[in-house]
Order: sequence, then C-alpha cells, then structure tokens
Amino acid sequence: MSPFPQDLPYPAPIADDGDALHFCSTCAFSQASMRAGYDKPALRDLHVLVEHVGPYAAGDHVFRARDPFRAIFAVRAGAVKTVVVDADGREQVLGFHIPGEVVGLNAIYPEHYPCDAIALEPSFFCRFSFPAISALATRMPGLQQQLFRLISKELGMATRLAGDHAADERVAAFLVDLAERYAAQGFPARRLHLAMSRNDIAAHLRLAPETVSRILGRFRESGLIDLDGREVALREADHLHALARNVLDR
Amino acid sequence: MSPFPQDLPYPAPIADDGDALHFCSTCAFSQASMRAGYDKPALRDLHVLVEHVGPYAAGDHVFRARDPFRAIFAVRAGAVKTVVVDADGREQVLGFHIPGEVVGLNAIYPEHYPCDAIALEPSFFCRFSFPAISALATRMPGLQQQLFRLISKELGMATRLAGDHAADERVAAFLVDLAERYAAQGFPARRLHLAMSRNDIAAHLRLAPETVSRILGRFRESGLIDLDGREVALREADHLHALARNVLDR
DNA sequence: CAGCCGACATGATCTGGATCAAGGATTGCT
DNA sequence: AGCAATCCTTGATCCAGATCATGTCGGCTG
Repeated sequence: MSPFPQDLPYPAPIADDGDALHFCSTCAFSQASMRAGYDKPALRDLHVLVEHVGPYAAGDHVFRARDPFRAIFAVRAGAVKTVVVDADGREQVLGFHIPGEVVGLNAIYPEHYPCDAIALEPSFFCRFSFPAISALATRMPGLQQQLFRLISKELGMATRLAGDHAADERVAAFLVDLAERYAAQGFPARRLHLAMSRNDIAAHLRLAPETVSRILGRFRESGLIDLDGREVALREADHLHALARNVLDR
Repeated sequence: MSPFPQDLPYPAPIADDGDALHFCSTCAFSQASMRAGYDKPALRDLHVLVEHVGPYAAGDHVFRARDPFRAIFAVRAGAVKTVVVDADGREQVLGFHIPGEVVGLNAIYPEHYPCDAIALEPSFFCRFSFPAISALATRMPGLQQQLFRLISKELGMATRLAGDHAADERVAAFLVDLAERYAAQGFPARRLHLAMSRNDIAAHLRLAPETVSRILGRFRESGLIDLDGREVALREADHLHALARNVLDR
C-alpha cells in the first residue's frame, strides 16, 4: 500500500510470520484457535484467509471513515490510532492499538468504518476479510467466541473512556492501562514508549494538550514516573494504580 | 423474581407473546431470524431457549455488577438503565434500554456483568442463555451476524458517549437519539416519555442534574421542545438535530 | 549552518459547568 | 390529614481545566 522509505528503522516485528499451521504468536486469534485444540484443517482454513499487509509508515491510513467495511485488522507490529473528525474539524481519538490487538470491530454495525485508522509508527497487520472470518466462525465455535469477546472487550474500553473522572485520574489510567496491555504482549511491565503525540493523548482523554503536558510534568515532579520525551517508566505503579482505580476498576 | 404490586398500571407490552413459530415482534432477534428466512425447526430452536421473565417493578435489579454472566436480556416492555457505581459511590449510567433492545452484552468479555441493570418502570424481558444462544448461532449464521451487529452497535453508542461536547449538544443528542430509538420501535417520532429521572440523565451525560434541568428549561424557553415533567415533545426537531450533529453524526 | 517547523512545556487568564443553597411540587406512608 | 422523602427547578458562587500567549528544544531542509 503506502510506499515505505527504504532505510527507516523498522520496529522489530515481535510476531513470527506464521507458517501453514502456526499463527503469528501475537495474533488475537491464535489463543482462540490453540485453546480450542483445533485440528489442522480448521487451522489451515483460518490461516488461509489471513492476509499480511504492510508496512505502513507513520501517518498512513489503514482504513478511512466511510469506507465500506470489509475486513478487520490485527496489529502485528507498530501501533495505530483510530480517530473521528467531526464537522468542525475537532478530532477525537477513539483508541490506540498495539500488537496483538484488533482494529475495525466498530464497523460491523454501521457496515462502514466509523473512523480513520492511522499508523503511529511503521506498522504491519494481519487482514481478515470479515465475511470470511465470520463464515469460518460458524464452523469454529472457539473463533466465534473469540470474536464476541473481542468486541465486548472493546465495548468495555469505550465505556471506561466515557466515564467522568478528574484529568490526573484519566492520565494515570491511560499510562497504567497501556503499560498493562504492553505487558500482556510480553513487553516490560514498567517501561513504555509512547507511540503517540501529546496531542493524540489529549484528543483521546478529552483534555487539552497543555493539560496532558502539565499532568505528566507533575507526575514526574512528584516521582510517580520517569519521563523523557515519549519514554516513560512507571516508578510508583501502586500510586498510579490508586489514582486510576476509579477509571479502570469495574 | 421481584414481587409486583397487584394493581400497578402496567405499560402495555407492545410485543405479543409469540407462539411456537413467531417471536415477540419487538424482539431484537426476530428480524435476524425472519430476514434470513429460517425454517421452522431452526426457529423452534431459538424460541425454545427464550425465557420470558418479569414483571420487574421500577427499581428492581435485572442483574447485578459482578454476577456471573449467564444470559442476555431483550427488553419486551418497560425500560432499564445500566449503572456502574465506583469506589466512592459516584454513579455512572452506561445506557438506557427500551423495548426491542438488548442488555448484558458488555458482560461477555469480563464474564461477569460489569454493571447493575435496573428497571426504570414495570418491565418484562426475554432472557437468552448466552451459551445456548451462541451455540445456536453456530448453526444460524444470521443469528451470529445479528449478535455481532448488536455488540458493535452498543460499541458505537458507548463511543458517542465518550465524545467531548458541550452540555447542550449532549442533551439535544440524548433527546434526539432516544426519540429515534422509540420511533424505530413504532412509537411516535416527536413525543416521548422519559422513563428516567433528571438525575439518571445527568449521570448518563456526565453532567450535574442542575445542568440538565437548566438546559431542558432553556430548550423549552426557546421553543425547541415542549416539556411537562417527563413528557417531552420535540417541536423543532431540525434545530435539535443540528445541535446534536457533532455528537451523533459518524 | 542558518532557518524553519512541529512537538512539547509552562505561565496567565478566562469560562462552562460543578457545587452550594434554597424553595416548590408530587408522592407515598402513618 | 400531616409528614417525610424524592424530584425538580432556579439562583449565587466557585473551580478544574480550556484557552491564549510565549518560549524551548530537536530534527530536517536548502
């Protein structure tokens, strides 16, 4: 798709490419498939409908708002944001998606993508035709279950975002949640690289960029985090969790 | 479940009770089943797993936060709110659900209900065991599709709620959206009865009850709506739509 | 290497909506 | 009937976070 500058430092894809019988280890569907102990033909069916796409450079669109909905995308490497832009140009960032997570599920009901999906860094994806994967889900109850779970999980995340909370609680929750999601994919639990700008974080948390900046500064001042540009280390994870509790606990 | 005072005026259930081959006309699944033109045995399977429950009186719990997830509920008559209460007692209303809509889908991923579901007025439901209905969905692709659509739709609603918008835009969007959902179920398009208190509306829209009251008052003053307690008539639907545009348009 | 641009930080001010306060209307309870 | 409780409204004040304004840094380009 998008041309990819020749000598950009790619982030190392943490997923292997999979072969006929093994999926990228990070893929959101691998657990479902493996857990259910599917036999080789079923696995082959799933594998056959995967399409590896990428690389996308930072800023490239994976899909665009109002495009007809045809496929969902699992992030294999890199990171994406999903964004809606309203009539007078204000941006809302619906979410950030890291390796192992799936993008596009909010397009099922409207039958077109309700948002843009934009790569934040050089990224690779697995593309699953939605008609194909849902047809397959009919024959693989574990896959169907996994799809239900993924959409329902997304619903939980959107609900959290809708909550009413102080700015510092939301920023703390953002850091804690992102760190936990990275940790779930095998990344270090207390250090993270923010793939997104302060602007994106702000547009995600319904805050002004200045507020995000100030709060991160305050967290640093008070020793809760180390902060160097987009590199963050959670120094007092307990305290951050406590701040985030009302946002994340359900 | 809850005892139901003998002589309360029930709202007329708008759904027939269904017989062996016909579902309550309002049921969220009837369209799916009918659309796909299922044969009698398949329809019987679906019908067999429905359990009609109720009545629930206003204030009764349909399910509670942290209960294990076993079933989803289609509203047959009445109305429900779903609510989370955080550690220090602040309530967030996730949504309101009217006849024809389904409650409980946000429990799939966590495997327990993440919220309370509380009847707002005397209400009846169809209860679907989730393991049973998803097993059936395996044999009825149209039903599977309908479940995907329902969860994805819910996701869209949660996303709107997460948006950043002025208080009057959110109140306008609330009225317009609710009116449209009632209209989709065959109710009059420009008149509605609010089953919920101002407090519930406020907790839903992240506003103070005072703000909701003031904004409704302002809408009335400026002729956008007629307002008498919980009875609302949308007088200038166009103007209200315009106000709500940034919230609802996607 | 100067010049530029975008991302980030930080100080000063402003404001939408929260909070505090009070009163009226309904409804249920004894 | 009388009373408590809840719901709703309206007014007065306050404040968290937005907005406005400036400055810094680092990276890229000509």
